[in-house]
Amino acid sequence: MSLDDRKLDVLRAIVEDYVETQEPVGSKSLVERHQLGVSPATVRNDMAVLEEEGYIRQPHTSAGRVPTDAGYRLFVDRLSKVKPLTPAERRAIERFLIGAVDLDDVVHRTVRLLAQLTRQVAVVQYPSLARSSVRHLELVPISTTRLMLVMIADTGRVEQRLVELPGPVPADDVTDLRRRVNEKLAGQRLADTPPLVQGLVDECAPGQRATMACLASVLLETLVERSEERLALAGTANLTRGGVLDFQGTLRPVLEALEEEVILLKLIGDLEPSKTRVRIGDENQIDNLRSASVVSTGYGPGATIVGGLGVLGPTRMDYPGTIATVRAVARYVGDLLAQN
Amino acid sequence: MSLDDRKLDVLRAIVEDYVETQEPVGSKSLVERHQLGVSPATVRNDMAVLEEEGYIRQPHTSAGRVPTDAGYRLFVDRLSKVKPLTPAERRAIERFLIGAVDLDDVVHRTVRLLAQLTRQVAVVQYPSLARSSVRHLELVPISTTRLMLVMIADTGRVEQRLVELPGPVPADDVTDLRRRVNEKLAGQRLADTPPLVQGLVDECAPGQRATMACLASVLLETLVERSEERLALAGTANLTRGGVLDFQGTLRPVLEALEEEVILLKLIGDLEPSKTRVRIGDENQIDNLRSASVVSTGYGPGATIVGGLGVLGPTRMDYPGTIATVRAVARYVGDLLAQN
DNA sequence: ACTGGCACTCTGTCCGTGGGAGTGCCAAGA
DNA sequence: TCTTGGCACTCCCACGGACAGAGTGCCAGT
Repeated sequence: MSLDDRKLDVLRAIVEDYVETQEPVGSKSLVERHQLGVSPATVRNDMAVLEEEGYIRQPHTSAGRVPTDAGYRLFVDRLSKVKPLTPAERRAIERFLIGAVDLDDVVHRTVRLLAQLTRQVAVVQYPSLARSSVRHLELVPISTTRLMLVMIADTGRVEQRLVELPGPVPADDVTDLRRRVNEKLAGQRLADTPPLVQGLVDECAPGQRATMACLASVLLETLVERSEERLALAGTANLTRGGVLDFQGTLRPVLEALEEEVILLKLIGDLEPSKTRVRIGDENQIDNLRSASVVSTGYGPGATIVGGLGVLGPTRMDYPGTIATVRAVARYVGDLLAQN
Repeated sequence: MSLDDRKLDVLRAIVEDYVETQEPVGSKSLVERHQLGVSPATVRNDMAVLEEEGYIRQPHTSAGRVPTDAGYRLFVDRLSKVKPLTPAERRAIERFLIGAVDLDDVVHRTVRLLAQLTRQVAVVQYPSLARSSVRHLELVPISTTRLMLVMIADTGRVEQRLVELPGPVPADDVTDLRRRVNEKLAGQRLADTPPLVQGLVDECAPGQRATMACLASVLLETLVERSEERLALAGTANLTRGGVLDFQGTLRPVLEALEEEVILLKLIGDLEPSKTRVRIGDENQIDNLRSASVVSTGYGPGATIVGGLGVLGPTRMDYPGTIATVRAVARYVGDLLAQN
């Protein structure tokens, strides 16, 4: 039990000062800025212990101390209290989200809002198809041998695919196919559809079977299996705040990582509980993002979760504020989705 | 007639060397690297004239010369010949674009492809609604008082809007509305629809008129008037190539500009002829992009143009290569769209 | 257990210097 | 008239030493 309360206070003070000033913090300025009730020398002793335990480090001898990833982790877990949003912020959120005309619009507004409020990079995942149910499937003839398959999900997502048919199909047959596909699939979770789709093909009259098989394969291959996740990103310009001091000199690796959807999904994914998740530095397991932290959470109507959203910034970031904002935005978006 | 052929050769050589080395180029290294057939002193005299005319400048006394925006302009207009793509590049384009499952996919693949080939920031505009025709309008009941209006355009774009109805509408009425809306609007250019939509409302039986009016207002307001342009962006990491030397120190303003859809649309918009457009530095009229150039062109099936695409990089960029790539990609995308 | 004092270390900055690259100009040659 | 070699000049930049400032670790005293 090497860490008594005062040492934790010192750590908290170091994190807070460093986040604010962006400069290694020394014992003297610490006691000046915080009411620790002890002298710099005492603080120095505490610092030595904190360093030994791996919570802070010196960039070089005779410089101040900087929190390590472990230091931030301890700070987030035990030392910080969530900072409530200001009424102004709450109003900003509401105002921003009202007036969205469709899902795309909701997602875009949300991601911009998040970026603006946190002054960091924001990521919003579209409602995941894997967590959606089919609301309606529409078949639109494009030519005699082509159909546009439009799937509308209960989450508001709409996906369309072009289906090449083996041969011409009369309009009546399309109507029939549409009816049968909807009877079978509407209301079903996308993940549960494969056996049902197979059933549809099997039950088909021989004359329509080839057509239905085409439809089925497009449906399964491009919507269910390769169930595509979509993302929106905003606020990359915020990476340049605080000079190039964060991110050890180059934005390069960070910008590269942000271009990889797979990486982003990993970052804001893993949406089990409705808990907000904080990944600090190395914790996010991605080399390019060694000096970045990610705050993410799931969102969805009511208690269900249909997608994730989050924020990425330097490890040196305002965790309490960011966590509060991410949570609040997620809740507002969830409410918005619940209305539809 | 102050510029004879040799002076133009000198300018060309300066641009080529500077683009390659990123360093001010001096008279001595110029004659070494190019067969100009004259001595450094002569080149110096030519340089003095070129500088006086505003095509090159010295960062400071006794440094080499750097092209000005005007210099690049002259280079692009008169001194460079389009660099044909390598077979490898052509193959890369084809391979990349084959297998796209829907319009979103086409656009995303295209923008990544462009970014990768040019090693710069790529922007692709979705086919503009304003230039599209209605292929089909679908009405999907969500609840008794809500419809999802889905518009499928001939360009492949699919837009959906939620319509709040004044009161419950029976399924038969929906079918009827759907039929009448499609009869009237299918095949029409979106820009031509307003009077037709008004006609639809007027012709409506009183019982359905309120519903149709709702539909009409959503259609007009969110699809026609506010005819929304969409964009995809990729390759921002490429901004960091060549150090922070381009973009005078900070990526900040550039990243900020890239977040503004309005700005991006201006950059790659103005799609009159099928000509490739090059905007150099100040020419793009945007303060944040003083040191950036944009190469853009329109694309579309056959000779028609439905949207724009382009590339943004430092003014010091490989214009011939970039122009060739942008053109080639645009043509391939157009062909791809023509197939659908 | 805390504190004041002290010597030590390291960084960042300022400044002066020298080498190098490149220019402009001039007088001579084609 | 255009081109060329020569030459003096300017300016940047990299290098290196000196210095002030900040911060530490340690120790002895309370």
